[in-house]
This record gives sequence, C-alpha cells and structure tokens, in this order.
Amino acid sequence: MKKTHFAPLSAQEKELTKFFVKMAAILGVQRSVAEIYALLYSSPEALEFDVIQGRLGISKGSVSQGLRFLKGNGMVESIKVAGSRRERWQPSPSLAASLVGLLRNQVLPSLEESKPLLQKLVKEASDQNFSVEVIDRLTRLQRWNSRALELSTFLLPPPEA
Amino acid sequence: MKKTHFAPLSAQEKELTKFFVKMAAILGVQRSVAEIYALLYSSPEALEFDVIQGRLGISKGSVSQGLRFLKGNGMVESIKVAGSRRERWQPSPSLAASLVGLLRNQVLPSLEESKPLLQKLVKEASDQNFSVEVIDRLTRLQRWNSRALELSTFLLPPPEA
DNA sequence: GCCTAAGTTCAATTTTAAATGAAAACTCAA
DNA sequence: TTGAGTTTTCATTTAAAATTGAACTTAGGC
Repeated sequence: MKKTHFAPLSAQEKELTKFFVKMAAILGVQRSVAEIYALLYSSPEALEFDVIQGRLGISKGSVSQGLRFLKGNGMVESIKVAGSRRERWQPSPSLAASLVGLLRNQVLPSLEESKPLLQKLVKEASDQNFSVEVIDRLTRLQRWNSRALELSTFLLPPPEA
Repeated sequence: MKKTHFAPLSAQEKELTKFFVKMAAILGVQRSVAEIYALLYSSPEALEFDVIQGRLGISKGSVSQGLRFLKGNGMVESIKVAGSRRERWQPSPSLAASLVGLLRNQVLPSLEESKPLLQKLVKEASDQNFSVEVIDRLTRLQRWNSRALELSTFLLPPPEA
C-alpha cells in the first residue's frame, strides 16, 4: 500500500534546507537538489523515493533527476532492502568526499579544456606582435590556469585511482 | 564627435572571451560581465564606455551594470583623462587580487550568515533529542562552516584593514 | 515469464535571471 | 551656472534554467 500523505518539513528541516540551498547556489547547484540533500541529511534513516517526493512536495521528475545528480557526484548513496523494489536513500558518510566529488566535476573540466586554448593564445599573441602588456597578461593567465589545475588534481585526486 | 562604428571581436578576443565566460560560469558570474572583462584584458590601452558597448554589441545598461560589478569586486579600475568627461577602463593589475575580491564577495557572506543558524540548529537538535546520527552530522556541518570561514578570512583578508 | 510497482525520460511549461533601452540623474567643460 | 555629454536606473522584454507530469522503460516479486 502506497503512502499518500507526508509531513511537511519541520522548522529545523526548513532552516537546514536554507543553508544547503545557499551553499548550493555558490556552487551553481539547483535548489531542488539542495532540498533533497538537506532532507536526507536531517533524516536519521534512509528515505524512499516516495517520501522524498511527498515531504518536499516536488515532482517525480525532479526527485529522479536530483537523486541522479547527487549520486553521480558521490553525495548520496542508495541501499536496497530485500523483498522490496524501492531504493532507500541516504547522504554519503563523508561530507568532505561529497564536496570533493562535486568540485571535481564542476571545476576541473573547465580548467582542463582551457589549457590548450590558452597555450594557443599566448603563442598567437607573440607571433602576431601583440603589445607586451597583453602578452604578459595572457602568460600570467596561462600560469594561473596551470597552477589551479595542478592544485585541483592534488587536492581532488580521481576516485579509486 | 561620437564614434558610431566599432570593430567586431578578433578571433583571439573571442577565444579569450570563451575562457573568461567559462571561468565566470563556475563562479556564478554572468556572461556579459565576463565579456567586458575579457575585452579589457585583451586591450593594451584603457577603453571608453562607448568602445566597450560598441565592440561587444551590448546595451548601455549592461555595460554600466557590468562595470559596476567588476569595479565593486576590485577587478577593474577607471582612469580619467583631463579635458574629457569619459572614463577609461582597464583590468586591475593583479589578477590574484581580482579573484580574491570576487571570492570574498561571493562566498564569505553566505558562510558568515550561516554560522549562527547552524549553531542554533545543533543546539535545538541536542535539546530535542534528535538521533545521534543527525546530531553528529549537524555538528560536523558546523565544524566545516567554521573552518571554511577561518580559511577564507585567512586567504582573503579584507582590503586595507 | 508475466505483470505491475518503481523509476526514468523529455517535451512542454513555469520560473528565474539577464539584457535592453528610454527616461532620469549626474557631471564637469565652457 | 548651465546644458550637452555621460552614465545610471529600472520597468519591460528576452533568454536561460528549472520543474513538471504523462508516457515510457525497467526490474523483480509472484
């Protein structure tokens, strides 16, 4: 039998949601995702899909996409109980690891993509006799990109590598 | 006499714009702002309002707001030439300082705002006999927030303080 | 191996954010 | 002081992002 009524968020849950929504905004993560994470984070037990949907009052589509995003970034994990087809969701044990996963996926790709681009730009600027000032700026930019990349790879090593 | 025609962006300028737009996206900064910065960054001399508007082909409103944002975050500065009322814009000399300014304004406020909120949540959770697991999570969250705040204040000291 | 509960997909819609541009405000050269 | 040359403001428009939900797929209990 399927549940049809769910308790609205408590005052504390709402506050925690505010916090996660704010942090998520900094990282460019959407509100509904932060809401799901906040709910799981403030629940002592793992929650079923239905419960997440019902308590947050959002669509199945959003729950599905939100959980996929969170799982993809290593921020939540699901457990299965024998005899039921429903998955139960909970936050990953390490918040640190979760943030690392998130950052790696959000930031690293852009840094990597830009490396050859900047290299080309610096070369062209020198070849085409740009002003020293501009060449200098581009070179510094390139240096920044490399450093950021090194630092990220050091701080955020790929999982199980 | 007012200029009415402006050169479109060169291939290099477009590429550099792509780079800054990408980086800006990570930090949640809008595209038009990144475009303005990229243009100034690739120009050997300081540029007038009109030129920025003309070469980027964006509205006066966007240029005005974009420059205000960049200036407010210490990323560009304006110089005035005697005998003309127009300001001329250029990127701030230190890219590092620019990023610091940006991060401080984007991230620190949220961290600070959240401190008392998290403190209250931890207290309420203990008072109201939440599960150990949840109390533990909230406590770890609080610790994270404090550390991030300390680290930020250390890395990004307020200007001229 | 069915059959249905459970979850996913994605086009359509809603919501939110960004850009525009006309009008207002400011500023300084004359 | 004045007023044309600049820049800012902000209501409106446009564009982008997030959400919805009905149709579809999948998994596993029976």
